[in-house]
Amino acid sequence: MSGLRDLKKERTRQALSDAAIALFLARGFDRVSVADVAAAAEVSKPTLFRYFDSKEDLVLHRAADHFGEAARVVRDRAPDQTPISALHQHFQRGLDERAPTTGLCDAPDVLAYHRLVFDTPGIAVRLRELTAEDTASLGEALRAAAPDDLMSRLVAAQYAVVREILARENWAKLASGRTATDVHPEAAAAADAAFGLLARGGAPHGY
Amino acid sequence: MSGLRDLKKERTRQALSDAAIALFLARGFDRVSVADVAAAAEVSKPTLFRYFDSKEDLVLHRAADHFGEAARVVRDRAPDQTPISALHQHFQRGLDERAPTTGLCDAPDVLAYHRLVFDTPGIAVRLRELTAEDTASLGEALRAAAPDDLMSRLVAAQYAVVREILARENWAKLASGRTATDVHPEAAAAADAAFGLLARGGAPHGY
DNA sequence: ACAACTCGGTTATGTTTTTAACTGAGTAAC
DNA sequence: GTTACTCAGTTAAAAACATAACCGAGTTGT
Repeated sequence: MSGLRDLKKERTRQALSDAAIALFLARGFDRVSVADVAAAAEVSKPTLFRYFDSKEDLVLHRAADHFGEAARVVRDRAPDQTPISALHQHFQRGLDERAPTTGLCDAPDVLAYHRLVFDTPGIAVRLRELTAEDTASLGEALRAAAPDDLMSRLVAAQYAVVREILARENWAKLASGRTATDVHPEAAAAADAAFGLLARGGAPHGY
Repeated sequence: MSGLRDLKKERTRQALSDAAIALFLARGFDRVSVADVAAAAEVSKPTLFRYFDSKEDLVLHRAADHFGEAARVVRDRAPDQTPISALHQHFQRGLDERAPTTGLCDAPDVLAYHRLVFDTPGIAVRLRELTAEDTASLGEALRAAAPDDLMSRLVAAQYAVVREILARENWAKLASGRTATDVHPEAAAAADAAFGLLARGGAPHGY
């Protein structure tokens, strides 16, 4: 797995992704051509497209490591743990570690990256596509735990929307100027409430 | 001349040469294999031999930039200047700039490189071969100035031996602990004397 | 004396990359 | 409305590369 070939491939991927994000943040997505990115990463244009299928994917590669994470968490959970509990626990650990996927990371470059992704229509669209695939693969992982196709897809979709709303909530609070450590308690409480709803299904009175 | 291709080629050359010299200085020429050098430069062994014909050439590449320099100096001299005067002037400028080829550079890494070259028989032999080629090309340049084959070869050979003795003299003085600025005056005087002998041919009384 | 190993150097093969040219869509100029 | 330009994405051919295998000479250990 680790020869010179794969080592240099990974370096080229990273160089392209890093150069692209840096340029997009500095000058704006539309004011940077793929030729600029290739030049900054010191590769040719065909090589760029051998690593990434589109200009948008250059940006999403940084987040793509986390795609498939939910499915993996479910598959690798302790035998006596429910899938939802494992996902809940994993999200809480993400909050503690200020993982960017939870929306609770106030590092300036992460916030800038966030804005880049969601303020650029093409990228946001592509992100939703990838998120849909991620949700589908979580659905498969869940089907291994309880072989009910429809229910697996339902739970996967609910997890996806829960995670997205929680992250968006946290990100909005950070965008208003508060710090991650300041927001953390209410983020944890919100996660507990959301995952509790997902697990026990009991919506509060009035719903 | 300057595409991505040549840029990366030059980088690989430099990486190989630098890695080799660093390893040879740290562990000794014989205690480092070409595989070690290739690994340190992050290329494969066949690639190493595509850039350098032998293990010894890895070391001499650093000095190889200066090969052909004498011929170039002669070709590019001012029209009213004799070849020997141009070479003399160039050597004096080298002394002023503490150029490694003059032997008057007391930078520790340069001294260590010097020892590596001359204390390793294989490298020293190869250096003499390359120096011989350098002398031959100087001979051709001289022949353009005064089309006498034998005389051109004679003057080229004399220049080569003059340069070598002057450099060896300077290097020996530095090796005994003195600084380059301390040695510089006598080095300049010695160069004047040597090139004067070469130009006017008048050996002092007693020879 | 023999087997196992190391090292400098080489070769065959498939993969990756550069280069230069191209397509097709959009856009600004006139 | 036509010309000229820019950009994302593609293609073909040649250069460079990694990998794994090999050769021959020299060492070491037994």
